[in-house]
Amino acid sequence: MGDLPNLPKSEMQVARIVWRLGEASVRQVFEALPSQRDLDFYTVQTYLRRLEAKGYLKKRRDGRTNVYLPAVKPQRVIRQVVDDVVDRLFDGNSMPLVQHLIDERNLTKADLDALQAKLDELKTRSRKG
Amino acid sequence: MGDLPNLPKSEMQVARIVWRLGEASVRQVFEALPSQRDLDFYTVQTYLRRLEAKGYLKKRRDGRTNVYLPAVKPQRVIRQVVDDVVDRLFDGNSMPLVQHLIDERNLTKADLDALQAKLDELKTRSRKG
DNA sequence: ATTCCACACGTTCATTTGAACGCAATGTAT
DNA sequence: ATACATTGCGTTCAAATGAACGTGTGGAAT
Repeated sequence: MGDLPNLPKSEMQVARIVWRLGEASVRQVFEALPSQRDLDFYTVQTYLRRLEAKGYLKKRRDGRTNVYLPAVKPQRVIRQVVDDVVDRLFDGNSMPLVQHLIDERNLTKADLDALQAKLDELKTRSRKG
Repeated sequence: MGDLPNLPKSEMQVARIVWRLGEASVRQVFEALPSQRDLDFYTVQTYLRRLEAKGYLKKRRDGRTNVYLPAVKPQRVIRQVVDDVVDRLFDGNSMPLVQHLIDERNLTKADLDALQAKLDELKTRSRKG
């Protein structure tokens, strides 16, 4: 249950690449950076090291290179970040955030349909459960 | 449309109190702090000063004390923070966040109903629009 | 008028974050 | 075997953040 250390913006960006790739060396992460985001190789290295120190990533040795892989499930991190924002913005209530998302982002028709489907599903489940 | 400066966690907590109160002196904010959160009076003072410097709050003089009040609408800040988290977590797609909220937070029946109502409303509107 | 308190303002200070180096060690190509 | 290129690891550095202090001043109570 121990809360994870802070996961700042820049480091998370790097962490997400590892999540996506499953596992990756510094270079692989470096090369997988979105083109807009141009960080020095050294910097990527530093962030990965920090992520390991904080317990977000594990390190494996492959020859002389380190291969980083997730140490915690993305789900957990997402949850934490969302918790945090919900706390900060809405005193811990999720609903206002949902409302905001639906009101202020213009979701596509497809999105709304998906949402409807999910609602139907939940309704069914609660009727049964 | 200029982006607002960073609004860190601790400072936002203080800013929200001002939003809620409409306007407030340092002491009022200090006293309105949730009991869990115990900051020094000085610290509150510092945060308010920074918030003013960043353009989130305005300052008015009332006798010898400063009274702080919002300089930007909370809506704007909320939007910015949510944008940020959506970018960081889901590459800018709101839907996954909505999904997460519905799946992982257990919303109450009432919440779901409210959601359904909103969906219905949107559906109607899009049919007309 | 004097004392005292509260406040503004300027300052400080440690930690974290964002970003990058340098060098020694290790591999790879020749 | 030698040279070259890549890494790991330790370090650095500035800016941002979290938190608090000290002094001077201006009002309020005596």
